[in-house]
Amino acid sequence: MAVYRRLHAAHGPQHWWPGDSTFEIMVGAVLTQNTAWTNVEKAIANLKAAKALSPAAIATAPHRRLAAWLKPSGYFNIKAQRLRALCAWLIRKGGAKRIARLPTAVLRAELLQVHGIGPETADDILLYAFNRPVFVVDAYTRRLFQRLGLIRGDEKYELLRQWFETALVADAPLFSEYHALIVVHAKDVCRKRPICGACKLVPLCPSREISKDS
DNA sequence: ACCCAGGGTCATA
DNA sequence: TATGACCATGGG
Repeated sequence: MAVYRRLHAAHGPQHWWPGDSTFEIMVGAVLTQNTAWTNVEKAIANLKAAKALSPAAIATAPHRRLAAWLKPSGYFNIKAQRLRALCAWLIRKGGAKRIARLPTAVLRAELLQVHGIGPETADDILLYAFNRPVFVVDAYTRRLFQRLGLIRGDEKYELLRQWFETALVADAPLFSEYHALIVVHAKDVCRKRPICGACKLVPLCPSREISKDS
């Protein structure tokens, strides 16, 4: 798609979501819900420092301690609960290695059953932890394509996801790159310039008038 | 002193 | 089905 080429040409390839493990990526996906990634990094660092970045450690840690580790990432009580649910599921299923053999549709359905994992978090995990060709639709994606006049913006998640997946070849590296580029574009351009000089795409600041550039 | 961040759940109508 | 409240820290 033309939008992808412009983003890629302007912002370059992204080595995104560099987790040391599949599990770390899954944890990051939950912790970053409505939260800046810099805060998530601090929480993950706390888990590592406590040697608690494992399903067993998180599943068995007292709530107070787990919440304390997660504190920098915000919503720490909620997220402690969500990580426990995620870990309980992982353990119940026999670990990430076994889960990785499931077909994408089955794995997605399973993830959505886990308390605290919604469509976007599930797709983050499918794409970045399990390398499945799933297109992640986040707030930035909606905003960008809405401002480009290509969608209304209030479509349901599943509709947009299939819209993107139909328009593109099912390729996990491509989807990883695309989603990363959209996020990088948002961070790069917002609050700096009224328009991205490199890719000529509209900025993604939450409250900015739609510029009629495209 | 605001506004915002790589959402999701739950209670209401 | 569709809104709204709520969760909570840290950076700009």
